[in-house]
Amino acid sequence: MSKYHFNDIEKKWQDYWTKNQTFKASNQSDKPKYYVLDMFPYPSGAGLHVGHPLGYIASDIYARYKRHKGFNVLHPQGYDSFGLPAEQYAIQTGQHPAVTTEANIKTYRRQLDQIGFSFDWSREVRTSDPNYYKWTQWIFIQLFESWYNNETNKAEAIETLVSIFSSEGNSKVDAACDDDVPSFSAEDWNSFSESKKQEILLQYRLTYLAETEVNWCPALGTVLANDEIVNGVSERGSHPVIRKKMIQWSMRISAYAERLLQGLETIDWTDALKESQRNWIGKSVGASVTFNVQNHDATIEVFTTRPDTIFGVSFMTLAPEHELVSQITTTDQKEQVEAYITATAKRSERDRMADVKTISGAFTGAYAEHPFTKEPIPIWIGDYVLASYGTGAVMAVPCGDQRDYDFAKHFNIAIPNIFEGVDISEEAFADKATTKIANSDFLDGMNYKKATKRAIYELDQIGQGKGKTNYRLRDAVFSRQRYWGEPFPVYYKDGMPQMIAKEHLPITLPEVEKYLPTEEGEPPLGRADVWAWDTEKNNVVSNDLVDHKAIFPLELNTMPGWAGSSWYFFRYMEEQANRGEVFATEDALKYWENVDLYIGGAEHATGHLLYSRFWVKFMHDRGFVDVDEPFKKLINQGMILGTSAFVFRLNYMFFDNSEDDQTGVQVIKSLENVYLTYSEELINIDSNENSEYLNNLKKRLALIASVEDYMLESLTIIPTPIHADVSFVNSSNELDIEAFKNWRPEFKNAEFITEDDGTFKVSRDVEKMSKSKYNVVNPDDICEQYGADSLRLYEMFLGPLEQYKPWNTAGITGVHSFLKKLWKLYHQGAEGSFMVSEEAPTKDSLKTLHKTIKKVEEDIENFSFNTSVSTFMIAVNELTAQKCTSREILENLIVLISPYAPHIAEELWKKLGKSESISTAPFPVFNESHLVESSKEYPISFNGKMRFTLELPLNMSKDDIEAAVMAHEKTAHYLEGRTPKKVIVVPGKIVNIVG
RNA sequence: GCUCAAGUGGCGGAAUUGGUAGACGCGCUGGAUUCAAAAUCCAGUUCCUUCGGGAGUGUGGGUUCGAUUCCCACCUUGAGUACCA
Repeated sequence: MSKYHFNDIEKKWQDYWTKNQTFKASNQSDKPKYYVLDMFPYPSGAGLHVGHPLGYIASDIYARYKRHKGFNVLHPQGYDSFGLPAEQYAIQTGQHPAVTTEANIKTYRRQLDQIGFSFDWSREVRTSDPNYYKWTQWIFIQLFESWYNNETNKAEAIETLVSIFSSEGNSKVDAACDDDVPSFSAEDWNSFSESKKQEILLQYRLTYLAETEVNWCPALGTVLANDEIVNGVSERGSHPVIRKKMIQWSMRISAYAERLLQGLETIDWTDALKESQRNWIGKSVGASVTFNVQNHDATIEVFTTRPDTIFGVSFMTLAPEHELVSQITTTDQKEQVEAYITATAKRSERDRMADVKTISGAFTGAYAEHPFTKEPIPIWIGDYVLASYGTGAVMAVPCGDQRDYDFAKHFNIAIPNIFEGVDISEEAFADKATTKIANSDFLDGMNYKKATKRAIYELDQIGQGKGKTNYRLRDAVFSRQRYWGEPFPVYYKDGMPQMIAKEHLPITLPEVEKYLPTEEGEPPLGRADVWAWDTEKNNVVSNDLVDHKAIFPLELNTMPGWAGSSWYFFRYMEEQANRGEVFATEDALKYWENVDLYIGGAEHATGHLLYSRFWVKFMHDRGFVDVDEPFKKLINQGMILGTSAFVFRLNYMFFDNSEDDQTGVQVIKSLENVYLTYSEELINIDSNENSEYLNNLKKRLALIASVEDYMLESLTIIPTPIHADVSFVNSSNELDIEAFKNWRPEFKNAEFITEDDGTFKVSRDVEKMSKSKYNVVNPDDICEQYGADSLRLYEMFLGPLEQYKPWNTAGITGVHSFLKKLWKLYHQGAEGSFMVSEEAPTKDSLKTLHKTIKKVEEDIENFSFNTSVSTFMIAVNELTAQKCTSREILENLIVLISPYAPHIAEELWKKLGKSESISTAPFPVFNESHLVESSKEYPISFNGKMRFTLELPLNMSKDDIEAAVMAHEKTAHYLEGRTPKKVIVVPGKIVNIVG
């Protein structure tokens, strides 16, 4: 074989890897461990496009590199196979999601295999596999059986809480729990009925049932996310949406807010990502202050980050939804307040957010009392205060907060100044670092820090406030009204949830005849006939039996998508054979610890990556795992974008005055079958301007379409871009007109106004790769045409891993011809036969090799895979020019390249006479001495104007170089008696002399 | 608005702590080879130029002998977030 037949080579080695289980990881090894993980894919029906494997290629390079470096590498892959698209497809077609998911996984696997990844498939996981979700259900039960002890700062078994309650009640318990837990003594507890006890415990459990508000769309019979609502109606079908309260499972992630924040310090993630998690957690330190309402029993609790400004309070604002509003509003103000509440309720959340500028509110007529001065403070309501954050009420300090300031100005409320020497006539003064408090009784003259401390102390003294830390992070709703997700291991007895014992898991999804919600608005599982729990036989039985005494209804909701993905990285640690009785054995968990390198998209910054950290911390607390962070290092790969092609359909508009000369009627028409070749003029077309382009266009239009003269006169041309499939377009942006015509029936009789030479140009734009934009490039085609190694190299070569970059298939010829050159380098014998020599390598070749080792090693460690591809190209060009055939060089070189282009590397490795797979070969060791010569040339420049080159021995000290520079003949000549002010010497770089 | 990231040829992008800006690849131009094409190889390719040079890393300043790199202000783009008290 003298030519590079990539298809044969790739097939051969992929088969070899599968047959020999080359990448199967072992849980027993003397080598250090390294765990490289990709975010597992959702197997969608569309299959992979060239953008998907980007991160997998990067992690594969790193995994292969680590193997060369002597690590025992775990590099698994699996599928996040529960999800909405399969369910929606099932609703449309009636096909069971399990069937479509299985088919999609097959496609994914075939596509992934073809790219030559070194995945250990023996450890594959699928979240929709009952043997997997058994453990998702088990973790849910563990969360249910746990509470969060703020004193020990960890989750503990619920039994410990029960024993505290029965011995001393709940007054001393510092737990993360619901706000409205009543206090009780030990006697109270022991006298409570079982169901009362369960009710109370539910308020402490880490997963609990609670009434949550959701966006309910009655017409669709489903709950919608905020993004799915546009202008108060559903995005799909424009049906009305209402706020509805539903009993749903929630996860008490808020208990972990502080630890999730602290944990960020211990992991190697990008600052941007950590920052967005910090924002999401949203910690703010301040105080809660209680205001008494005058002539009323009620008190209003507020949270403030500026207790030091307490004497600047001139009014309070409640959210319109605040529960006290109806109680405290006076009869006089009632009408106005109610009108305001109705008006805000009508506005969708989007509307409310969209116009921040408009200030609105209403006075309730009630007054609160200042905790220190006892002065009356008017209580207002305003929609700038959000019911969902803090307590839904604020103490307004207009001189220190711009929103309060604007509100006060608008409604003519006093703005007392409590800052020393600050002008607040134009705007609020929010800078807490630079001023002192004034007009504030005991706080006068203090800075922010001191005043805050003192204010909290004084508030505590009078029992009207204390220091408090507030988090934005809310508990996560864990119920979904869907079919294709994990069922809960929960049944209901007397309205209280009961967990099904571990031995009886998994509770598998029941069959339903339709995947839609029921007519009564129950989730799809409400359609199942066999969906009740028999507590005696411990199995799932028919619903009809529910009235029997030991048979109870099962939970109808399913778990959200993030349930299964919050712990899957532990599952890979265990080999398939040992997964029966445990989610992973203790030994496996101890050995692999956590993920050393995790690669995936940035869109999971605050979802998956926060929830997994939460579950891992919980599992750590309860002793199920040792580690308390899942991912040590994380890299977000950027997206590969598609280059869409647009043809311009001609729409036009004219005044139809054919019947009545007096009043023209404006008519917009689309000439569906007329398309215009793209040009600058077309985009910037101005139909009022009498341009040559326009006239020409009108003329040509008249030839092919039925455009009357009167139309031409007032014609306004509106070019409308529509997507054309990118496969119809060549690299010069010319459309294959015939292919386009045959694409879809409506284009069959299309007319084209072409360039003069008969070509038809499209315009191009970079967009997300997507089926609907017809800009998808399939990796199968690339592999067939150029090979998987070319695809791998090219994806890396495109640019930095973390960056968004457009795909352009034309550019792949660069890396492809590099591979051909590489092949040739090993085939310099007669007629291109394979050849290596046992001769000692030349100095130049050694230099090339070691330069490459150094660069590639650095690049991989820094994840700059793009530049190492360039380095390989340079190396191969240099070695080819040197006619290098030395075995020593060629053996080392191919090991360097093998993480990037594994197939060709295996083939050449075999030709070099090796029997073992190249993946076990040690990474070449860099030796600096090959880079160094006996002397080196240093360029010298004077003020950047003149440059000389000076040849100097190596390893000279800075002073020696400086002396040599001064002694240099040309330098001396240039300086001619002038004394240099400064000589700047940078060994190996440039020497500057300032004369 | 806030937070973060980024602005370099026709294009994707290099330039490790400030030290010859434009590596490498695509594209383009010319040449070799070929009946021809593909493939391959060689040379050139930031811009302007009166061929001496001159300008140049979003814009305007600053620090420095020297700035793509550091500092200040501004502009643009992308991402996240959204009245967070």
